[in-house]
Amino acid sequence: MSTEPPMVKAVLEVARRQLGEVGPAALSLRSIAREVGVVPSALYRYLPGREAILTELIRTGYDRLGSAVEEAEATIARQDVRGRWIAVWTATRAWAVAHPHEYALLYGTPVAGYQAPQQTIAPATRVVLTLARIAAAAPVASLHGTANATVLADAEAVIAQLPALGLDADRVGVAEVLAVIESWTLLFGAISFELFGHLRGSMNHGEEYLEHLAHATADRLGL
Amino acid sequence: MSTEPPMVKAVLEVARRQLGEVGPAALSLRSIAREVGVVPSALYRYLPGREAILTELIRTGYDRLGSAVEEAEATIARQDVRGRWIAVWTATRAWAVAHPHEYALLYGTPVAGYQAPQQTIAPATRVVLTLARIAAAAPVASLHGTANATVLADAEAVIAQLPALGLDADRVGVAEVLAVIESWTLLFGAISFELFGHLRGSMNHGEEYLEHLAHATADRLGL
DNA sequence: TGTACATCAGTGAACGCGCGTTCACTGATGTAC
DNA sequence: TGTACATCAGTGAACGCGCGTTCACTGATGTAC
Repeated sequence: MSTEPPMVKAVLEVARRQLGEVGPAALSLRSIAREVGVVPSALYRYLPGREAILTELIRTGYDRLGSAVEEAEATIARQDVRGRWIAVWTATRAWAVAHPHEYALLYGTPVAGYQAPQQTIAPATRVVLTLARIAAAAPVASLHGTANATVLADAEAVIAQLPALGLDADRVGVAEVLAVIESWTLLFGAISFELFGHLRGSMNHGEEYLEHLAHATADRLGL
Repeated sequence: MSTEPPMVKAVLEVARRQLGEVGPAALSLRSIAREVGVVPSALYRYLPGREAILTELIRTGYDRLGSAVEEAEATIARQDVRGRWIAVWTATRAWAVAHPHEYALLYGTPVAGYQAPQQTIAPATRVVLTLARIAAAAPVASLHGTANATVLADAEAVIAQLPALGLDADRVGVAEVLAVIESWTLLFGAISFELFGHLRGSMNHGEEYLEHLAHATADRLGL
């Protein structure tokens, strides 16, 4: 990413543009080459094949979403914890609505036969980590959890990972972790439901509905 | 569905089987014909084309999921409202895990250029209606909602539709509707997150995590 | 300042593939008289 | 019981298409002496 040759940059830009028109499955190396103005085989000088293009689109996609969300969150006054929480929800949906195919690439059906490589994992956690950071900054609410042992163990394991991710875990308990992950799941569940058409006929106003959910979860977390 | 010619049934069976192997985008009419043991053009006697096969798979998919969930829910004693709620959650996930590609066809990225036809709408509501029926059967909990006006209006519109769907709406208020739709969104959000790999590294035990969410939402609804 | 050579970006043709859909047809099965 | 005809399921060839990837190549640019 840092020092990509201009040709690679151009290819990825065009690929992302075309992704916005046709969806991941139909994204074709030949069509990208055509728009870049080059013969298909020329791309092999810069990328090992079609799959590498998808990998790069996924990685940079998570990063673009993560940046958009972090930037939106950063504009809210630090002490306005609830406002920051709402901002993450709103910004995530706004990015998804603005880039529906890119969103689908990240959070829709995985591309067939495609296994997410290691390098895409870290960028993929940026949104949930932002949520976690906000929850951790809030005055401790007395969350009552009734999780089963397996879930508790998973939550404990998550807490153990937090310091390595740059998050102070002192004030974080399993109840907080579970609440944040549940909120995160609901956030992307609601966006996917809206974008994929499942709320048509019930919650027809996606933006307002997502705001409602943001407030409802903030209430529950005591933000 | 009721009186389909055997050839159509065979085609759909094979199509569903192949869907389980390759995913919706790669599902091919030629390959279906091959397995059915017939030349590709023969299928045109029974179906107008590839798109019609997808439509049928979607419609019957919603029905298969709906039936599985309703059957599981029906085995629980009527007065065990919480048990029925949990059963819906568990059965939905079980079906999704058992038929991941079919699930992805219904709840993953919509097939490119494919518009869900009218006939798929009713079957698609079976799971959420089951949830709604359970919530409506429960003793009224005092849910406190703080939704904005637009969301309230959408919720009211949903309530107005309920009688036509065979659901007694007398005891149902906006707070209940919003709670059910939120639960429904969370249910499918969690399943999609699990199946599409987003919970890897945090909630590694999908079954237990989903049970936890089922209980958490049941708590919130006062079931 | 000029020549010989190496590097390297991009070309062009070809590979083998599978796809959805069309169309005129064959040949078996069923019906009418 | 036998013949003439209609129905209909499925065939086979062809259409035009775009795909990912390979490979030997050209021709411009840069480097060394």
